[in-house]
Amino acid sequence: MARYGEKADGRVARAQKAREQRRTAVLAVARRIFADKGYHATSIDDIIAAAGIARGTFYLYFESKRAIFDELLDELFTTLQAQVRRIEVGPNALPPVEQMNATVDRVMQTLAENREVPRILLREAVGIDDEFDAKLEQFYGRIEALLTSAVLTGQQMNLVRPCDAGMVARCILGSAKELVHWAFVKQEPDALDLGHLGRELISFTLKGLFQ
Amino acid sequence: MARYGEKADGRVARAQKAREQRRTAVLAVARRIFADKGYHATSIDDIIAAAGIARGTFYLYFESKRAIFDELLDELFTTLQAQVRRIEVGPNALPPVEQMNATVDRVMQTLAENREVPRILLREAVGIDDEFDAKLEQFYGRIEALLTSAVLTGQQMNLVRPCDAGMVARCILGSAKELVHWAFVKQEPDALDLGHLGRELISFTLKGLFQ
Amino acid sequence: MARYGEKADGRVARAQKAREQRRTAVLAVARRIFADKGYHATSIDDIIAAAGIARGTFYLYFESKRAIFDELLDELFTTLQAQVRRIEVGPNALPPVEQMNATVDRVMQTLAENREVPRILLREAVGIDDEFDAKLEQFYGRIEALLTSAVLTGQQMNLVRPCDAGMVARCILGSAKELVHWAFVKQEPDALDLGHLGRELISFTLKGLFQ
Amino acid sequence: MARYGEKADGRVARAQKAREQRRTAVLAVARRIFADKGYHATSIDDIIAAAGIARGTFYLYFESKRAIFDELLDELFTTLQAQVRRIEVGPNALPPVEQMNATVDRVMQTLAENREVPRILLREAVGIDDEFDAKLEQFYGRIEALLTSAVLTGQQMNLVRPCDAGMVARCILGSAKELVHWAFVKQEPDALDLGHLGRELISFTLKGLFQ
DNA sequence: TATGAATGAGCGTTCATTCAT
DNA sequence: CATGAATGAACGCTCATTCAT
Repeated sequence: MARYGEKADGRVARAQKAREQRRTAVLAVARRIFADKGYHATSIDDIIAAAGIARGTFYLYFESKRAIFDELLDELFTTLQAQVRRIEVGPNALPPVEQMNATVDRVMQTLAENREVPRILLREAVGIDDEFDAKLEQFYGRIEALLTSAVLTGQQMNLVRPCDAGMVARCILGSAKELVHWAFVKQEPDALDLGHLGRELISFTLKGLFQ
Repeated sequence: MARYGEKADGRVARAQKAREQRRTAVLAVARRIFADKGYHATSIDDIIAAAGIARGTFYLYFESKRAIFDELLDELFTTLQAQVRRIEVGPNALPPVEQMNATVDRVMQTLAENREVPRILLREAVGIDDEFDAKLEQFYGRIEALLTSAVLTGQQMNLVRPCDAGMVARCILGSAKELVHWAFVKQEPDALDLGHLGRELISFTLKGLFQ
Repeated sequence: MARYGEKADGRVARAQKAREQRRTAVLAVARRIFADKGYHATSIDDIIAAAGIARGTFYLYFESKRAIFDELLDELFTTLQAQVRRIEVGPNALPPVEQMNATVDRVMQTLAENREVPRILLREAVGIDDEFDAKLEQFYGRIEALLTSAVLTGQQMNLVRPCDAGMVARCILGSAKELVHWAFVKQEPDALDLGHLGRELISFTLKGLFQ
Repeated sequence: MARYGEKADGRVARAQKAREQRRTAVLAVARRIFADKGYHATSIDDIIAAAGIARGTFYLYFESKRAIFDELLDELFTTLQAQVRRIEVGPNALPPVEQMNATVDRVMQTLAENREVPRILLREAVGIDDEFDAKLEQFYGRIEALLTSAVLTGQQMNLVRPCDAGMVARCILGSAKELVHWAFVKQEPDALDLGHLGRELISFTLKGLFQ
């Protein structure tokens, strides 16, 4: 009896796993196509053809075209945000600049490994509708808030000059977005010196243009 | 005969002018609606209803929905770019920083007077299709090039620290875009201190974070 | 100038009329098909193919499949109800039984000339959804109310025996519906003695079974 | 061998019984849902969810959605028809009117106990397709035939006035259907005086409107 | 026998574009 | 030149049925 139950559980678990795998596979296909063509130009047909599934099967895994894109966005947000760490201050903490360096490197690495991410976040997800735009702004808003608090901390430590922390946070975020856009959306993937890019971003952020 | 010809010419010219006026009126209406709802959510119906013209008339003036948006974009590019001046150097030129200040003020003023411009450029025109995206990037590319040459000039004058001029130009452009987005797309139009915003942008650009 | 205006008005009026004609034609086609196959089994494709119009043209005239059926129903209700007259009492009025006779004859005549009407009202419009059902019951409810008031009047005139007027009204309505269903839905159109049918309905209604 | 066979038979019989029980359970569930939402609005999903069985299991017991509804209809027909008795004439028989009374009471009682029956028969099963409609008409046709023969018998006994027996049978059937529809489909179940309703139906049927 | 993932035909609707008047 | 009725390709989505496990 116990065995039977175990067996049944095993079957259920295996089915669950297979389901999860298929979902993930469809998501991956959809991510690629959405990154390639954008939300509106991607049809359910495109996705199911590329995923090799039937029309109905798609709706077995996702509620709607909107829903799969939404899920995709959330996934990208999570992936990216996991690479960003709040800057620690304290006796045992690394120097702030090194922490910045590490975060920038991690983010760049992640983007380099998931080239669809910047394309979707900076291009294909923009301007779809008010709800998606709100979602994007929420995401960027979280990063902006992190940056703002870092700037404020820096001011308290007398490292950062007096300035409007929010404005400056937006400038940093904007600089990063523009560089990422240039590096991963405009540029071909080859011959990208991400280290150089990160260093330039940080120098500019810290020192600006002046000598 | 000559008289007749003159008369005809006059008639033609008058017709031409009327045609031009109508075109412009439709363009203005379309700009407002595209800014409001975005490219995909705007239908030809929306435009002709707001413009008070018939469906067929629209196609008399514009080849397609794409075409009118394209023309609109070009117009926005022209409007904006007219506010940006190459920084002059020379004995009679104003100090570079003052020139930057002036350009930033002019651009902000223009955007404030044409609130649809930033909304379209930063949101509604993004990710429509590859061709539009290329067009946008061309525009931003021109600004980037201006900035790059300004940075190089600054370096020659020993005002600007050694850095990758292109990267830094992208950072400046990104900072500006992000602030504009914050100020004109996210924010409500009231109570916007554009002077403060411009000064923060320039300080950050010149001095970065550090004391 | 006046002529020109007249001309333009004439054109508009002509267009309006053409539009009305086409609408009516599509409605007629739809009525036939709905009567034949019922609401659910009728597709927009069926209608546009039979009407010889394009898919989009259909939606130029009708908001949706539901809407055209709804309009059709209203039309049937109006047509039928126009044949039913409240029984008049007074010195100059015809005898009530003759008035009943006249109404029954008019209704039967109308149904005979519009064979789709009973089929739709008694079969194809039943059970589609709650909203349509409510509409149908409203229609029958109006007739029921008319009958109830006629029965009450008859009681006041001492022509009708004491009874629950509402219940009896329902019986009369049910009798009529069943005969109509038999005559126009089950039966082939030929060899239908509508006079006989009407007379039997009225005798039964007035006298019941007993000698 | 015989023993073994018996055992096997027992197992088979038990299985058969279990199968029968499950079928019946699913049918009961389906009856409820069909009565509630109608044929088209009821999905296989609704049924299996309510029955707690898997999708495939449903098709193990029933060939199709049509088939289960068909079976349901047959069941309702059988249930109802069992309550209707041919009116007996003879020295030992009860008076015809009492027999009518008894049948009417039995039918009303059955309907009151199975509220889905009238709802399905009068609403949800109407107009689905030609085959179902034919089936319904066959059922009503049998009742109509019974009534017709009762009327003819009444005429032979000189109880019933001369009339077209078939037409009058239809009137009686229609009256009954309309009252049942009013009582069990339109009305809320509470406060329904079925005795009154039956008496009014019979009085009307026998005496009509006149004093 | 029981399961439920997979299927795909079919549906109602939209909307940019055309063209006869 | 101006009109607006007509077009039809394309879309997202549903759901009864099948079949490998």
